[in-house]
Amino acid sequence: MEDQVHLMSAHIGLTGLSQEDAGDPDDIRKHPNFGQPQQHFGDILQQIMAITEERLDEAQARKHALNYHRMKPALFSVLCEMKEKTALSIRGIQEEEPPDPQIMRLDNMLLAEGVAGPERGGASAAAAAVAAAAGGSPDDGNFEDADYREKLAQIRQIYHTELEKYEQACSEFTNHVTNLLREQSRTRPTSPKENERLVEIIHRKFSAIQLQLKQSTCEAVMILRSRFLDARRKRRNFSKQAIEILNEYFYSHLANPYPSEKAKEELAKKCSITVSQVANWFGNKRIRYKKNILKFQEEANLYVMKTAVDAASVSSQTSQATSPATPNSGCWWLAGQ
DNA sequence: AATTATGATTTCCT
DNA sequence: AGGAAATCATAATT
Repeated sequence: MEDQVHLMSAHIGLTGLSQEDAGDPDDIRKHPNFGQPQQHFGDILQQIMAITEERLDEAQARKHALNYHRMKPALFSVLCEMKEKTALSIRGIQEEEPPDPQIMRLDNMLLAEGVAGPERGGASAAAAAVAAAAGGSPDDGNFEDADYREKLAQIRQIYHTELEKYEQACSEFTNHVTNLLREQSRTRPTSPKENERLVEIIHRKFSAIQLQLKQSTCEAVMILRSRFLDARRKRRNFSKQAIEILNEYFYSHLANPYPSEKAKEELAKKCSITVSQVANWFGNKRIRYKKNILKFQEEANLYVMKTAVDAASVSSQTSQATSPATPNSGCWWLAGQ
């Protein structure tokens, strides 16, 4: 019995410490309660702060754990299977749509105008523009044409830089999405079809943006065209001087008023007009001269006189081709009458 | 306003 | 291709 009491007391004694602590009515005063909550909140705050940093690691750890779970491969394959099935139904919905006819139209137009596609005489146009800007050389008389080409080149440049920008952004974005998808493919099944679809969606979005660029470019070209081409269409008479030169050549070569390409170039240069204008002039002149020679007799005599005087002043012999007053044997103006 | 002159364009031919 | 012829569109003239 005694032993038992001892044992018990001993046992009690073991727990006595806690009993004493809790039992002491002064305990509350000995450990002031005011300090306790402060420390507590501090801990909580710290924990909260820590969460923001720990979560990622935790998540990574959880992900890692999942990835290496022994059931993972099996479950993953099941997932893949399910995905295949749903993808099949999705695949059925999307079909190959023909390229937007509107875009096609715009593309064709831009191509036709030389805005898109390879540099169509772009270098020469730029050179002409530069030459015109440099000193307005009387070389090429058609300033309007040069101006037009310069403006067109400008539009073309803007168009190309913008297009390039868009393309770059598009490929960048596509790359990004592809990378993202690849990243995701580690935790969820992704099919190449899915990637394809996403890329296609991206391209569609970007081409919608490009459509606007193309539209505005087309508009600009149209405006330029209506401004310049129509202005060019308005006929301007050649200068008196030019007419002099042309007539001189015509009547001094009345026997064969067909200037060679070289001669045309020279005349164009002298008259400050284009070669094709020279060709036009000669075409018109020939047909109109032969339509009624009588009407042009006066003019013919005038220029024959003029060249004769010139020839006389230059050299003594005047018995050259500068004698068209006497109809030649060729008689080009009797050709198709 | 009507007519003519003239540069450009179109069509056809070779 | 390059020219003839017809035609168009506008400048110049009357």
